[in-house]
Amino acid sequence: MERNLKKRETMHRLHAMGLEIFHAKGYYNTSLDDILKELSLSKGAFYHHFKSKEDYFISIIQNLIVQKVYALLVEPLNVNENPLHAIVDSLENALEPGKSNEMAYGFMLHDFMTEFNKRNTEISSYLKDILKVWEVNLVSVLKNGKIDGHIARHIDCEGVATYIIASYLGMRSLLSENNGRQLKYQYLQQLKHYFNSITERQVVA
Amino acid sequence: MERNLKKRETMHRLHAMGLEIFHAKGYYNTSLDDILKELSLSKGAFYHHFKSKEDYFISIIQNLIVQKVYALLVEPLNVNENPLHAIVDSLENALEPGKSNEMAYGFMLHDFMTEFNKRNTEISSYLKDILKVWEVNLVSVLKNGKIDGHIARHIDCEGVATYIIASYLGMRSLLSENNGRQLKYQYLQQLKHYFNSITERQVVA
DNA sequence: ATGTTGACCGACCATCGAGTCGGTTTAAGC
DNA sequence: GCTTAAACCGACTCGATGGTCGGTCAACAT
Repeated sequence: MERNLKKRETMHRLHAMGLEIFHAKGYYNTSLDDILKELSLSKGAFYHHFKSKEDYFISIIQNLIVQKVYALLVEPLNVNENPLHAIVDSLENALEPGKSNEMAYGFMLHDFMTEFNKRNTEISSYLKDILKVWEVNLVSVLKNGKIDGHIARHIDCEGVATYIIASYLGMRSLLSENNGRQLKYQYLQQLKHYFNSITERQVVA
Repeated sequence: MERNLKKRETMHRLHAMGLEIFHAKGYYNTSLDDILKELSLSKGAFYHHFKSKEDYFISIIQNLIVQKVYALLVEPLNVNENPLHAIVDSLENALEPGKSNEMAYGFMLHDFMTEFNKRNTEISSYLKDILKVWEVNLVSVLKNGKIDGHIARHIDCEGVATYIIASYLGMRSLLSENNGRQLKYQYLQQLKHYFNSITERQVVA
């Protein structure tokens, strides 16, 4: 049984280190040797576990990235009764730098999406699927929010979800190259203005 | 004098074709031979005009990308007296597919920024500078809009500019892989909601 | 006309990185 | 103990690609 343990251990190390370095330097800018050197592993070991660099990355997506997106962006959507508050809270948290295992700005889906866009359609589609999950969940809580009277009735929930996603993705682009603190604050501030504009007005009799 | 003409002609062809192919396939995913074959030019010709691939791309940035950003995003900011309307119009136009010389979704600054981020700091900084110019101009017209009574006084213009840029950049990520028509409409719709929330309310006496 | 130089050619070089493969070590089954 | 095969090693192949260099040709100056 120790054999099985060894395998899991090695694959886990490969996954974790791969995600870290790929995210830090970009997939195409990282050679397998870069990662292997860091782990003191050989080419042979690598190709024993994965059939290619691409297969390896897909494995990372399915084992780590999916989890992170769920944990950071999907599950928190249901912790607050008001969906707009839940969304603000989840984004605020997701934009927090240096969360879980020192990965700056926690969530790297967008970086990879842009890197693979037009270069590797298979990986792109995996990443798009993850984004889609987020979108679907956003739309769902927004619609509930409409029913519960938190969001104005004439609002297009799909449009709102799109807009939230767009601004969040773009924000991450800006964050990766600037003073994050202030940008994050500005972003959340404006997001609240926006949310204010789609909130159901209280008819103060 | 014909010699000079020939040179300008060749460099212009290299610039235009380079931008087109780099944008379509990505800088790192495009080899010089890809471009040279398309133009029936030789390696020798290329290195006669440019000292490296990187130098070549910087030249493209300075000659073409800067122009496009100005034309699409900066100059249109002053055509409408109300800055919020001017911004909506400019973004609507910039997101129009297939404008000027068949370049889908006109504006590619963001694609390049993400590609070079963490890989080539020199090129990144050139691209960031261009974005900065846009930002500065946005802030400027927003502040004028505040003076002219189009925007509520308590609004943070820098924050608004950041938010606009973020949502626009993110939008382009989404557009590059989906049904653009509907997304664009949704985006502009929500942008208007947002703008509505930062507009100076008329005190209807 | 003649020498010079700019524009261009294309074979060649050097490097890098993904993937291969025969070999070695060691846990597990009998 | 002995065999088997999983886990791993690392030298090697091989294609891709950025960049070099000696040479050709035609425009321009004198």
